[in-house]
Amino acid sequence: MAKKKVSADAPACEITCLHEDVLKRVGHGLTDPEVLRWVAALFKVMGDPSRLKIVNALILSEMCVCDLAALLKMTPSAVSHQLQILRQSDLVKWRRDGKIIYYSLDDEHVSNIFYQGLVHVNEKHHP
Amino acid sequence: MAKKKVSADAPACEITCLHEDVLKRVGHGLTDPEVLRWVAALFKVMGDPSRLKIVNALILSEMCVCDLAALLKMTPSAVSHQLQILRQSDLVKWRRDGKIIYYSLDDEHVSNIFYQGLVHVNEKHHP
DNA sequence: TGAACATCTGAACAACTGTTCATATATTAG
DNA sequence: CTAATATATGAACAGTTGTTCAGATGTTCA
Repeated sequence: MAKKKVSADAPACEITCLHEDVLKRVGHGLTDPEVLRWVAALFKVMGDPSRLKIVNALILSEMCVCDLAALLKMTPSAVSHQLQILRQSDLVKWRRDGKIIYYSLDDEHVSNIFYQGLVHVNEKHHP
Repeated sequence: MAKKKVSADAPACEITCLHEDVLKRVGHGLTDPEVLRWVAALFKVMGDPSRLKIVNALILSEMCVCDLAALLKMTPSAVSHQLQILRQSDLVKWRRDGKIIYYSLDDEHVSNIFYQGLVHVNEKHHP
């Protein structure tokens, strides 16, 4: 994302093909813009292959940074950076046991969303 | 995403805190990497606020580019660019009626995923 | 045909992203 | 205390992203 603002608060352009009835009806059913930004942020976090690999692994078991790094063939630093993003989005939680920090999924919504995406892809890319 | 390759195909570093048993078990349960990339791509497409607004609108009704542009306060060009991405990902389908092209969601998985995300956010950001 | 409209497309640009590297912090063992 | 290990963090860089602008298609109608 780059520039975001249109010149003003007016409609984006002079459009003539509007279906006024549809706009009226749909306009009231739209999700609150701020909530929608949160949802988009959630999908964005899950939209990176490295992070989704981490989510995939944590669905199966809690794991420490080193385990994830070895399993996913990433550097511990890269894993840690991505875990920070997952942490900030409340997708994962963690517990400390001595030197080792164990990460796990924060709730079952995350795995639900993951599996919904999986189902979609499987049905789209299979005969 | 930028650089992606580690120096070689070897493990990313010499890690000593591995939980071998966990890695063995989890390693076999991981989703196929290529499938996982598709899933990540799906979430990535839904992870942009503008595109998610479009999805949100199309859940409620099929619409033409001009309607979307007016409803979402975007330029028709920007809408068209995003619709192309949604089209390439098979999230939307379209039909032509004269000059006007009507877009709609391609299947119910998309709205399922959208609502799952919505539920997650509502439960996370509410008392 | 030619004007008007709806949509698409390519180039360009600033903002953003994920990784690497070097370094810092935290915890334990000796 | 120090050494060793596990994780976190900041800067830097190349690759990517979404928007805008200008112009190109495609469709209808007089």
